[in-house]
Amino acid sequence: MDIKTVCLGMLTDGPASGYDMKKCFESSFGHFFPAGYGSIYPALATLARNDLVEFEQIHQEGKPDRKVYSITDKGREELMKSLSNPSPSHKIRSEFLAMLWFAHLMDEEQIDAVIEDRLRDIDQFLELIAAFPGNDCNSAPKGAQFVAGYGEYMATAFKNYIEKNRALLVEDAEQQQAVAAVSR
Amino acid sequence: MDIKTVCLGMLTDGPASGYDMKKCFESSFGHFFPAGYGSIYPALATLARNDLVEFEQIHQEGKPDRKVYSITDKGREELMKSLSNPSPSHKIRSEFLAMLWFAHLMDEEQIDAVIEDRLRDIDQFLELIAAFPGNDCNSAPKGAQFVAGYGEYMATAFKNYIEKNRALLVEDAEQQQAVAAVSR
DNA sequence: GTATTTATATATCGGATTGATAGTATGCCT
DNA sequence: AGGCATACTATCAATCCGATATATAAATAC
Repeated sequence: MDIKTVCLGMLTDGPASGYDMKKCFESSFGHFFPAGYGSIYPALATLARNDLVEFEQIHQEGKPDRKVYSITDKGREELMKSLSNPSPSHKIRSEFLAMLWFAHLMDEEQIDAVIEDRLRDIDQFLELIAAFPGNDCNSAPKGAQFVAGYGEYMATAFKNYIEKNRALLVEDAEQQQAVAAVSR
Repeated sequence: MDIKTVCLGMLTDGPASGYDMKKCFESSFGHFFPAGYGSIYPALATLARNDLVEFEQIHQEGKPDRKVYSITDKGREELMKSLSNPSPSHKIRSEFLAMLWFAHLMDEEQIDAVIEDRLRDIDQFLELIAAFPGNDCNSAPKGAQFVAGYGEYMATAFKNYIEKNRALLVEDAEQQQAVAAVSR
């Protein structure tokens, strides 16, 4: 289930260009599986080299040519093989959590700034998801609903956790500052 | 807040070798910020080249030499600069969610296998976290508590979400199979 | 009425990360 | 005796990410 596989999956919905696919990523599960041009174009090139997709070059006046990719039978086979992997990964890489691990080295303002920034980010994400159902590259709604539901549920949980436990970090900073003041 | 910074942060707890640090990653926030030898050793080499850490080579009989790294004053400065970044990232990369986005292309058994695998993974993670407080590289508990608490809270939420919503995916697969049977 | 941003579309490059592998030595289990 | 775990270092190929380059048209801002 790497980017190549996801591209194959997207193409089961119909032909698309690399540009289209980037947009599709952004409007669907891009938050859980990000992919930029630097990943998509090389992936499509490799897929084409292996005959898992084919493309048609369409000339447009005033705009660059489009390369519209379609999945081949060989590609469909490969996709099915990938979808039968029973242990897909689920990874988090959080500078946020790594940073707060060292909260004792930070002062209260820094901690607050980081927390507020994260809360803003979560709210923004929740807004995006709220606008979700009227989304296009979503002809197969059940899986998409499950994933979008996950996003909403987990983002809300994240928010709750932060709001309930942020005091823990800041009180600690206050205590440390108090201790520092006494020992001066 | 890249791996270099995290290494600097770990060294504020005292000198350590690359091997120690890998273990520390595993027993602390490695699940939220993974790092293998292929990241740690080059990071330490770069830090040493820039005088942010220094190391002492300790010969051991019967074992390979240890390189014990310590943070320098310049390194502490650099660390403080990094900790004042108010927008640390928080990213998810989930083959699991990407795969289930395409649940309509999978059959019931495949979906079940994937879900069961994830649930097992989450339980395993929860066990790890339960055994957490008696952990060593944790001299500054408040941030660590916050992060561990996050892990437990979010893993439990993830489990709840899956258990409440998995029916959505499988019912769909059953319906599709029923439809396919009728149209045959 | 010009300037900037946004949208359409391709593609590449340096740097970072991952996962696997290699090498070397002790000790423990069966 | 063979295999595996632990302790320690380190590197390599494959991949991935973010930024950037290039080019044009349309929309929006000032």
